[in-house]
Amino acid sequence: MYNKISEKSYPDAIFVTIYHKEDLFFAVGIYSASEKIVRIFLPTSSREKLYEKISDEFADFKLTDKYLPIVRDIFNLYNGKKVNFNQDILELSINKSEPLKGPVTNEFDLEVLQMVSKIPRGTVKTYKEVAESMNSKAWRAVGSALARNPFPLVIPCHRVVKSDLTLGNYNGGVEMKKELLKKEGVKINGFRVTRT
DNA sequence: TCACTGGCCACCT
DNA sequence: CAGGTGGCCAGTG
Repeated sequence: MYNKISEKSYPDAIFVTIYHKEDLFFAVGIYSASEKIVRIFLPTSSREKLYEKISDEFADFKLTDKYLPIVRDIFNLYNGKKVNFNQDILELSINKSEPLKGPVTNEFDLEVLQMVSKIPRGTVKTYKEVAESMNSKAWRAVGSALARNPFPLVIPCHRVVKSDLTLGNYNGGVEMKKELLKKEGVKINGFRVTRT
């Protein structure tokens, strides 16, 4: 388990839009000061669970429907569809101080997120390959950084697998990781990915 | 400061 | 192939 980022306190309001479809609840958190996404929530099966996750991270937030188009895009991503998602809408800034200005906790995590965001749909990389692409041997730390990914689906951490091509772990559970990869066309037998 | 703790890896049975 | 073990390295408190 990674440290729960509990009761994050931003100096300005966080707006949250929830989208409900096919018995799943999706949400996105937008920072009012920058109008950018600070958090994407993986789907949950109930509204209550989602509220719990949101309030675990944001001491105070306001519900709005303003960002429905964005959450619908995320819903489509979840279903393996091709979506032109503008990465500029992500609040990719570091801030560990109070008050918070961004969701990324350190420089290393940011670099990992940037590398992973380049992995094309329908393909995978290993934790080791991600580390090597940033001239590092810290494969394990890559895993830890992805465990803290504030932007699942948009920054496709589900496309990062272990060196033996078994799936490894995932914040939404390995089953979800497996389904996500299958839906975008990655070949999997059992819990092992096949690459050409 | 320094000992944990991992979305891991390579190498053994 | 499954399971165990020591090693790895950056972040965290």
